[in-house]
Amino acid sequence: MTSLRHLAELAGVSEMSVSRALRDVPGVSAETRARIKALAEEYHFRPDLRARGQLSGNSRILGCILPSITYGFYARMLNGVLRQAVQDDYRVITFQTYSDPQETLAAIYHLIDQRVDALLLNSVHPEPLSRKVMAAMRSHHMALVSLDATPTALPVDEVRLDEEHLAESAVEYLYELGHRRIGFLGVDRMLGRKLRLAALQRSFQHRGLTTDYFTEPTATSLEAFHVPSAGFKALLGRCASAFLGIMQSPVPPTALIVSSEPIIVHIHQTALRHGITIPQQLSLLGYVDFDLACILTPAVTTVGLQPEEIGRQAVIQAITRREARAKGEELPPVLIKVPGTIAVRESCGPAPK
Amino acid sequence: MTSLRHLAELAGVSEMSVSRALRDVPGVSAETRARIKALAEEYHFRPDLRARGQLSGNSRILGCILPSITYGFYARMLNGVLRQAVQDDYRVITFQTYSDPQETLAAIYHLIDQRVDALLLNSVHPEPLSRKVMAAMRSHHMALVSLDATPTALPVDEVRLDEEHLAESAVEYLYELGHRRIGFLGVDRMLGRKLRLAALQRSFQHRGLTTDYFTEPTATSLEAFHVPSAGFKALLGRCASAFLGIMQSPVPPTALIVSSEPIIVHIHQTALRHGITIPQQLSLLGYVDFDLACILTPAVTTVGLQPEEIGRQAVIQAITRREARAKGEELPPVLIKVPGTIAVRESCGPAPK
DNA sequence: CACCCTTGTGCCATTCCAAAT
DNA sequence: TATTTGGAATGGCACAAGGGT
Repeated sequence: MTSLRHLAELAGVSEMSVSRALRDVPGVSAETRARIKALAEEYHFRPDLRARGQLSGNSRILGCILPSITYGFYARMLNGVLRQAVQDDYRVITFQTYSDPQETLAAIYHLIDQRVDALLLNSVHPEPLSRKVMAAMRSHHMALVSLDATPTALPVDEVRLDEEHLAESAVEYLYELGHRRIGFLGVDRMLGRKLRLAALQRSFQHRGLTTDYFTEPTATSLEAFHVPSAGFKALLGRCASAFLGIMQSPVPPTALIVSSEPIIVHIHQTALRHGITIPQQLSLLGYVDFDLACILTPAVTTVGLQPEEIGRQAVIQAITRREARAKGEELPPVLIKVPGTIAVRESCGPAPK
Repeated sequence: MTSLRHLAELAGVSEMSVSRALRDVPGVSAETRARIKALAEEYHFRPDLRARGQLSGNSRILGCILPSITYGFYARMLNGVLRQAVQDDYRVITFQTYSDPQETLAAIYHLIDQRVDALLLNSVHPEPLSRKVMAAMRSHHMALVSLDATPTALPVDEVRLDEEHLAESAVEYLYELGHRRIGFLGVDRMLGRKLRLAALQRSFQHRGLTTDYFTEPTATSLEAFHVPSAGFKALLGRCASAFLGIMQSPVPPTALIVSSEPIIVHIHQTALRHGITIPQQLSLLGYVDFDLACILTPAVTTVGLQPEEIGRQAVIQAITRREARAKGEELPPVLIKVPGTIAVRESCGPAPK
């Protein structure tokens, strides 16, 4: 209700004077300024960022589209986004898409309509972001950063894990512990799966390790990625079966790399239930870091990256890109690979003889 | 870049006609409309919601302030908020405060400056929201909903757990299973702790049960609520000690109610490590629902509410309040108690003889 | 010539009212 | 008279000029 105009009338000066007084820019006498400030305080005046944004051309809002914020990995990614955004004085509008391309599209248009300065996009579905939407975003000067290997029709700034480094760290760590039969348990529908698999295979092969213990249960539908769903439970069941299958083979692996939070937890618990001791009998290595890793007993060693870092870097890149464009500079798309670090806990040990 | 004005020039008509054509309101010839729509499509025109909002007085944005979005409970709450908001065509700006009153205040002013229609506030710190901020919000027609017992200087709409119902469900469930010595493990700094404790005590007392097995380890600082922090680990250690202390008493409880996600997981794992069998020797009842409850082995029975429901109800109430105010109606503050339901899994069984 | 302050203009879309066909 | 179309004012703010002392 209280606007510049209103305040100006109360103070008996023009809107401009009020504006200047409150922004602490010169051009108002100290006395007038004090009077205006007192009035602003009294009437709880706050400048309208929307109006300001219309003039400046920036809303100082970022859009962030994620598959699901209750999934630990994405929650932490969003955490990184939020922290960095606050630090740089940006607000964040978040959307969940549940991996639905329709939802993604709707969310993007909502964000365009709000004139957000940039969009951080993490969409799990394999359909790349269409040229048309990208053109729409571009024509509204919206920067786009692809998170975690989200496919796009045209090249854009991208922040993702350093899969090569991740694979090397993981395999090297287990190799040094003496492991020669190492398994990998992933999910076939995972985004960035090809990248990850290729990196792992390379790391295995140049050490002469077999990839026979790789297994990827099928996620029958995207529903399988909602943690409390029936499809998810079925997926877990399939993972447990695959796991037990490998462990009951004549020459079972001595170490296993597992790539997704809830699956790690489930395998961890399944192993314990079936009397497979960790790490004596089997070294379990989480291929992503997660909060509960240190709470489980034995605590799970991970080579995960901090997902926060992806979010943080993405915000920085988005802002950089946006500001460069405002100056008319157009640099080629950037690929930022976030390295992972090993968090040694209790679930990996030397290979049994 | 492409605005109504721009489009109007291109089409050789007035801004008005463009506005009407695109909103599908009558007053434009079919031919003109088609021409304008084609142009809008071609130039990726999208109306600016900020400008629209200035006129209508609503931004169709909600603010949501939470302690931490990586904490499962709040993540799920935000999930509920986001789902309901999307359904009602609202966007959500989220802030994390890490329970810091300063951050909360800053976030609120940011949200006022964005002219969000309503604020959903969940702040863990015990200092109530000051009258001054509340007045500022009010003077900007911003609705406020307090989530989960967040204290405020003046009464406002509030959505929180139905602690009385929750306590009754939990105690009744265990009582029916034959348990007479039931423990409770909480954290002393928790918000809404008084409410919860009182409700539990009442449920215990009218069944003649002792509350001797209640214990509340101290969270030395708010840092203890960040899951991966050192303070948090120390808190976990204190919980485990308290737990083992109770279990080693001459007459240990046969059932234990535990009230926070990571602590439940830790107690679950600690019990297993110390050879305390669940549910044979000890029935473990989670006092909050969480995603991993079904993944742990044995799976954890919970009486938790779905935190999503708090978020969902809060959005509905916020919008209701906002719309009522727009009509000049001012109803007294509402208290919505969200009931919890028992999710029976494997961690509770009949009391041992 | 400083300094204070006001006027006019623009951003983007909408509502209400007037004018053309 | 009905239908289409245009103008002016609105909302909230800020920037570029210009009028006063």
